Amino acid sequence: MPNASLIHIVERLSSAAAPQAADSRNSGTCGQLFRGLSPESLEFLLSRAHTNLYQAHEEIIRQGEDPRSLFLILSGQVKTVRYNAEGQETTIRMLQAGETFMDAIIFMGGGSPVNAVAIENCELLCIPTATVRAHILRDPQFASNLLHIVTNHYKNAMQQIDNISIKTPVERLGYYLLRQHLEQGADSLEFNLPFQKSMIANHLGMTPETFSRALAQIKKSGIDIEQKHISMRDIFALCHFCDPDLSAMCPRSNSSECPNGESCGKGGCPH
Amino acid sequence: MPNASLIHIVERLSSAAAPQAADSRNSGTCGQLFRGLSPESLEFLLSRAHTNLYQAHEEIIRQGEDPRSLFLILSGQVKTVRYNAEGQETTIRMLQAGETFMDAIIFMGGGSPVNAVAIENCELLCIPTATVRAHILRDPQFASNLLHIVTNHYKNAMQQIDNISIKTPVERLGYYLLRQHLEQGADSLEFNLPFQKSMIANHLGMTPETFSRALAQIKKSGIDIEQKHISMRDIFALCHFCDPDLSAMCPRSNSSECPNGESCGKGGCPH
DNA sequence: CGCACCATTGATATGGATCAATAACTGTGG
DNA sequence: CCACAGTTATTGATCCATATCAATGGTGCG
Repeated sequence: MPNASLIHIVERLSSAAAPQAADSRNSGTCGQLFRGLSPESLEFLLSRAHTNLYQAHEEIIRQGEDPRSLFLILSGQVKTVRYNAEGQETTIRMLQAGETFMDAIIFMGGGSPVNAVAIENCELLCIPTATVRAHILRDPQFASNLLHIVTNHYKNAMQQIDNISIKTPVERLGYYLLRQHLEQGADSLEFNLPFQKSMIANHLGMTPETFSRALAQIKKSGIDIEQKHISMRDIFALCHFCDPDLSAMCPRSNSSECPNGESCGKGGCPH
Repeated sequence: MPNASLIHIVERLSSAAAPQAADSRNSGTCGQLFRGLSPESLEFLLSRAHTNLYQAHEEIIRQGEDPRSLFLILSGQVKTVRYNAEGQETTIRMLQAGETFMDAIIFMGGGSPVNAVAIENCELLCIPTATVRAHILRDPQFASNLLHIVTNHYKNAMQQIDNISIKTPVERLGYYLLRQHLEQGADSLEFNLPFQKSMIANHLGMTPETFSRALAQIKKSGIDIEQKHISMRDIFALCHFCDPDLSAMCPRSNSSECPNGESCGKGGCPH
């Protein structure tokens, strides 16, 4: 009964995406995946999809395996990581309800370059690889949506690359915090770390110890950190970690309030 | 005269992609961009495209600018880099004839997150942004091609991330060399560094000094390096830098010759 | 209440950046 | 063809940042 499951799932999508953000939040990528699709197109996808439950720490897909599906997180958290020969891991992405993964990997050919692991118990919507691959040739809008999603992953990966290669740990952390601040509602002075600190540390290319020291460093400049709860003394406390990419997300970037002025948004020319 | 320019350009594409690789080389991405397109579709794209010359060191597009076109390199070399506030640069990609760039960035929305700079004098085919964006909605095959291209950029970016965050400089260099070896003809004992050493060093997230010392290190294990020319004493000299991603490119990875055996291709599970 | 697990803090060691000097190479003009 | 300047690569010496090792403290769960 495709129609029943369709309604069922779409309902859950909306409710999954909404709670985190009545404000200016990006509302995940689920909107992006289905945006502008005709009812028939959506029905085609959803009638071939199914949902699945995973336990905390369960491997959803392993490095090297062929990707079975494109996944959309209905509830819970997931991370994608890469392991090297010695078993050290690099966290590529950390995901929450409303976000998709394996969306890019489906088109890479060959086995998955990452492991996907459930951080906590979660429920996933699974759209089979073959369905997705076939559907982009039938519905250009769907192809366009995927292109935007993948393209944004790539952009984030580029940011991750230069964060790791030219920024100090404190700068990387500040950048991450600012980003969270902007994503979780740029008008509030408070926000939360959505993941475990050690996991964020790995994502930012540093050890938990270094992460902790970086936090201590940042506390000195008007930011209170208590467990996962962050509160800034003033709304500009994190502004000197801004860069052109983040300023595009900031409601104050073009106003005269912005302490970085032109230099923030337009930087990049070394001459 | 769209038809004349079409033939003209397609001819140059073939000749640009061919010389580097009579062998097993990937033949760039130009094949990917136009693969499987109908003559009408190709004509549509090319009739709206034009070519442009750039001088060495000229900035083709700046960080923050709106991307005007998708570019295909007809001749010469190009790099894409990001600058941080202090003017330090991170090299994201280094490109040769036959490869495309700004292909992903066109779909990101907002200004370009990278600078593109001509490494040497070069000639580029430019397909206007609007043309590309419109065309993916008209030709699903074109959209699919772009999806594959962007997706591969993303995969490379992920490799770059864990190279930088968990490998030593020697390992990063070894990995890069092995990749060049496989791309430039996996059966030859010789290959060349396609770019300046200092540029490769930056791409690999290290200083030129460290790069140089890493080269010296690698010389000790049966690899001769003279300027840009590399020759390996035996075909397996670089094998211990292999990983699942590279083994997929290696003609010997599944044979019993492979010194890494199963461990190379299947690695990744820490348990 | 006690056991894991995670975060923090301190002490130490080390790898790669930085600074500095030299050498090799590239191209240019006499 | 050689001399020169400018660039790129190599090699050496030093220093500092961050990983590592180690111990403690806090939190949540059974």
